[in-house]
Amino acid sequence: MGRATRKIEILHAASKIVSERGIFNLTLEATAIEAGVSKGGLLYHFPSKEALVKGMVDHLAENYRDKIAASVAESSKEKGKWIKSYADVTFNNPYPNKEMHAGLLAAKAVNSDLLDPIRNLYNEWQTEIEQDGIDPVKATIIRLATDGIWLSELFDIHHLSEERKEEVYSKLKSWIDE
Amino acid sequence: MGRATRKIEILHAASKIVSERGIFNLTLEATAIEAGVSKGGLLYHFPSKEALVKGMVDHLAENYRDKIAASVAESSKEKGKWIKSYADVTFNNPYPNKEMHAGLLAAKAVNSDLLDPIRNLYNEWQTEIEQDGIDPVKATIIRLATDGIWLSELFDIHHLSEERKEEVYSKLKSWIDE
DNA sequence: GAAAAAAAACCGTCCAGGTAGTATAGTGAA
DNA sequence: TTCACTATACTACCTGGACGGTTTTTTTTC
Repeated sequence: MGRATRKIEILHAASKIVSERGIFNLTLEATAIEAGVSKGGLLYHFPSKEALVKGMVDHLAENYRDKIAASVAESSKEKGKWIKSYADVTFNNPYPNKEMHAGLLAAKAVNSDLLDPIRNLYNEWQTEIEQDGIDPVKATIIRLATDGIWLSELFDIHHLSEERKEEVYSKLKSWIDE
Repeated sequence: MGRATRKIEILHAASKIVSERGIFNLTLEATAIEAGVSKGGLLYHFPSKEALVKGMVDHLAENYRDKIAASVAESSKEKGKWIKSYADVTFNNPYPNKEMHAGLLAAKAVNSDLLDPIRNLYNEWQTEIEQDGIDPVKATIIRLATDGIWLSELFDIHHLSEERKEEVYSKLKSWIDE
């Protein structure tokens, strides 16, 4: 195992526990076991539980930022690059979203301040989205609708049928180009 | 204090703790103190922590259902009653939303199955919204956008300016009537 | 390039503090 | 008499974090 890898394995283990067993089962020992590391080893990398959760959030914020940035860079659009990328990445990536959910829930439970990197992300994106060549109100609505899908996945509240989801996705995309 | 009142006071106290101090501080003792009840008294009404959280969710689901139903009943619209009511209630009621946030987070942390009443609510609403006389895809997008506002409030992720929020709200409403 | 030293990456146990839930004895009101 | 509590004590358990090692890797020295 490479150097940086171990820390990230631990973060994945922590996310997995939150996703599958809930926040109350995110204990240092459980995380250590899930990651195949001793408790002491875990505490070497993350000297406290808060540090562990901070690690989760920082890591996923970085990932998410990269993903969106890559999508923007790839885009050949003139208008609506950012909102298009935001919608694409969020609609079509169930897996990283799971880690996102785990990170958010953990941070909210442990210490809301840990969410700051996410807040920064959203502030950046909202700025870009509003200056992206399309009506900012419409762009904001597209973002909000995308976030709405997210909310229902986070709590497993209401799953739209794949078909309806696709229709929603298409309609939102059509608004970007009209 | 009347009979039913005490239970509800306890539920409010629990929500308050979750909102202000986070899930990890929702202990039986803290809830009892916040509600001005002894621990024994609390356990008389809710024999376990899970029962307490179940109480929170059930109570808020009932409340939310009533609120939406009342708004629908009041409405003189022919088309889009449900989506209009859903958007109105959710946009304009910061306070019950706080209880909703607390209940959802607590249930998600303690036992996801406790969210079932909320799932039922959303299933009902989605059915009504899709049969409410306006394009179901558009109606769904309005619901999702409303939920998006919700998500950002839940995590304090990104607060739209009041102005932009108002513009979004107006545009969503205009879509209902067009 | 081998040995020695130092730093990094761990291991595993212990403990103080906190928590859910039980138990129990009693109180006042309807 | 029952309901809706109060007040307190107690248990059994779990958890974060401290701590003192040990092993592995890297760097330095000869």
